[in-house]
Amino acid sequence: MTPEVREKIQVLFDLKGLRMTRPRQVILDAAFSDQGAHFTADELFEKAKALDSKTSRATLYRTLVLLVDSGLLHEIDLGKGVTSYDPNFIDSPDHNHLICMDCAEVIEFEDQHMSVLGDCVTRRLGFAPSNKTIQIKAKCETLRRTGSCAHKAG
Amino acid sequence: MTPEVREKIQVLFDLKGLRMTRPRQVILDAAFSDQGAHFTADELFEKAKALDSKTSRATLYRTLVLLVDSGLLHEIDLGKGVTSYDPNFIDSPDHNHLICMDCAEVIEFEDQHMSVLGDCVTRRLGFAPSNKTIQIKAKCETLRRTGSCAHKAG
DNA sequence: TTACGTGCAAAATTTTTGCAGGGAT
DNA sequence: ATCCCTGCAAAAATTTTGCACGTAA
Repeated sequence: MTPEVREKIQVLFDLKGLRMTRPRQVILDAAFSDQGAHFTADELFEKAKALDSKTSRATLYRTLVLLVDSGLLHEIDLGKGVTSYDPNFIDSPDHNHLICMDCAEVIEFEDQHMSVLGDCVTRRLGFAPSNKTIQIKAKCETLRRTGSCAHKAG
Repeated sequence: MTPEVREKIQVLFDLKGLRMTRPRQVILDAAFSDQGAHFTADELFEKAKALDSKTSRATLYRTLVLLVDSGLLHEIDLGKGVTSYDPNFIDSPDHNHLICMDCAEVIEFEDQHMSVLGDCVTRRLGFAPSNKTIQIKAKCETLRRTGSCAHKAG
């Protein structure tokens, strides 16, 4: 966990008068550990259990809501009905996602032109570009070459 | 339903040897009726029930999978854990989405510059831009002005 | 001390599936 | 006649919640 993240969390907890408990600490450690960016609720649960086997799903989901609502975590859609979470916005607020339509491989990228143009479009349509995120779904190389990705049967 | 959509469906059914049954017909009519673009599984279920009260969720979900897999319907993420479907890709294959991070208002738009630049980025990162879709999440005007959207309590 | 937070377990949601019967080709 | 499709109902998967107890500030 970077100092930047640590501070954001501190600010949030101070602001809302939240208590820093062990269950929350464990979940935060799991969510913002630097290994592996995106995760699903269940993946985070596994990570957290590795840190403390007593981790409960109820608390995890409640913490997840807390973090998403306050902007420390972003929900991203990897397709296929999976809700994933992205803990990487604090360090890289301007990053976007390229997601394979088939195998859900995710690549994060930053692109100034894309960001600027996205801002223009967003503004033109009456939206505020703050916290704007851009997702592009396309076909990964494997899909393009072989016609299907690893996890797909046919 | 436009003739274009009708033909795409025909081709799909011919290609895969699918049978055009009444339950499927009803679901297709509901999905590709021109009123109201995006829908969730449940909203589609209501629409279909209005056409034929005997519509079953099982068949609806099975048909949904069919249509998504074959590209006639696209999944889009409106945030907040809702999976929505977009039937508008056949008529406007190059349209993108601007989605409010808070109230999930959706605006479809086309923008050549965005599309071209998106293609470049996609290609640069080793993806194939075919069927690429761009989603931008930002804050709608209500959210920006009042600090919260209609459906949000606080 | 005293709200706030936690965990269990039950409930609620949403989606998938086995199976026997029905229908399209 | 064959094999795909359907509907029911049960199961699965995911997320939320009531309640009594625990605990950080």
